[in-house]
Amino acid sequence: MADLFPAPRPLSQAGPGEASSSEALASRLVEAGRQGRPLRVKLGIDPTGSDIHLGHSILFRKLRAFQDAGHTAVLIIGDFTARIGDPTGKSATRVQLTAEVVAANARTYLAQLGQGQPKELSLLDFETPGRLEVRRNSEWLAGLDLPQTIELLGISTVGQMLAKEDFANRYGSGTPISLHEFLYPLLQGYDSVAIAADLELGGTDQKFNVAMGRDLQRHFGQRPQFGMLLPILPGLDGVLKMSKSLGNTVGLQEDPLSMYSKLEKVPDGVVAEYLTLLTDLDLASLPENPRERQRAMALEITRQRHGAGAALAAQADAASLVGGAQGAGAAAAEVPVASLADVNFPAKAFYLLSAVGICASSSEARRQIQGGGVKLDGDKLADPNQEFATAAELDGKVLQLGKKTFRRLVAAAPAVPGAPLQGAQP
RNA sequence: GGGUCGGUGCCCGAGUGGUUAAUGGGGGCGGACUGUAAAUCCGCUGGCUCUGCCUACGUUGGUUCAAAUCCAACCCGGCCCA
Repeated sequence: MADLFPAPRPLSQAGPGEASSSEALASRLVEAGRQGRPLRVKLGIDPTGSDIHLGHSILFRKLRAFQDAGHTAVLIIGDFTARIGDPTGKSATRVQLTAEVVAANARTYLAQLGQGQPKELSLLDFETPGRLEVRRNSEWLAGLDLPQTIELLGISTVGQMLAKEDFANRYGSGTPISLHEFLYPLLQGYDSVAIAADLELGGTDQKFNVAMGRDLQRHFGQRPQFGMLLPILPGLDGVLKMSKSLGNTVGLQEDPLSMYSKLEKVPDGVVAEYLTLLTDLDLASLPENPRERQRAMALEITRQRHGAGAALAAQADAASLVGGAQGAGAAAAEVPVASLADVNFPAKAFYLLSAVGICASSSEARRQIQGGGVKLDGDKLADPNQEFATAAELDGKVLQLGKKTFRRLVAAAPAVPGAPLQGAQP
């Protein structure tokens, strides 16, 4: 049982309501075992974006551990709450999403978690009967009427809401807070009531929300859930938390090369955290050299998602990409093709770059050429006004921007129009 | 509803009548360098087949030879009062 909780952060002094402690959790586990009743472990996720990233996977790994121990994971797709937006960690009101967008996101989430795959390969166990319930909170939230909503609102106070750090900061700094944002903690707390949760998993930033769930359960005559708050994964920058909106994420569904090369360059300071939170590797058994540690970490995490073969291939590709940047080597076949069909000749160099889509605008192209960042078949282009008379003289040549961006020019229309580059921006 | 302050480029934030797409920071892109696509240093950062021409400082009008800068109305937000 100890293995289940390598780093539990039990809810303590959680504002309103009593605290839960790890002893109390342990006793409830024992009690559940005696009764032969699995615990209902809640994890809520709002389908606000289309990607699940490594930061989320800490929670899912823990949820999976509960499944493997015989408990019931209750995964709540916050299709209703997503439309409000969790104010946690936000400095501004979220844009409200439409029902269609939320529904589409929800579908991709389940696929990313491994729905339909054997449990050995998936993040959650979708196979074993009784180990997983997937619920959408619109089931019970969409039908709330005004009297019920008012009852919910009566359970908390403005003071309690403003005690929440994010609200306090925004209120203090004069950033607007819409009233509906106060509803978010209450609604997601009501989820705990609706599914009769014994335990809720969340990041440490979810303390307020988890505590709110306890209050609501008590109000509705249920035994309050325990909160297990797990560490927040730092993002690729090594400072801020991993978050889609900060652009410092690694998505679970990213291709092996992209995943490996992002992980390989995280700051040394967070490598140990990644190893601890995302892998089962033993820190002591790893090499001392920080560079090798990074590589081992990147390899292992890539392996978890894509298998050992793909991970090793990604490692090799990453090395060759950095090393021989000429494109003539290993990655030559992967260079995206750009058609010259829509380019009007004669074409000046800066116009060519924008017409082919390698630069966002012709002005940017001009600057890049002047900055010395553009090469044609390995030769640096010096003059943005250099003119090319016909498509034929460019056919088959490779245009390069910086170290990472390549386009093979083709006179005829290509079969695949400009696929995004490896390492391109999200 | 009243009073008051404010809305500037991807983001934050200077600028309060006049050479110039508009200080600075962040982010991004490029260059050099390196154990890494890290760190550091340097350059660039509105658009246009561009030696010039467009479009820009919440919106729409107005004053002026000239406005992001002055005036009016409107929209949006903060604070105080109700």
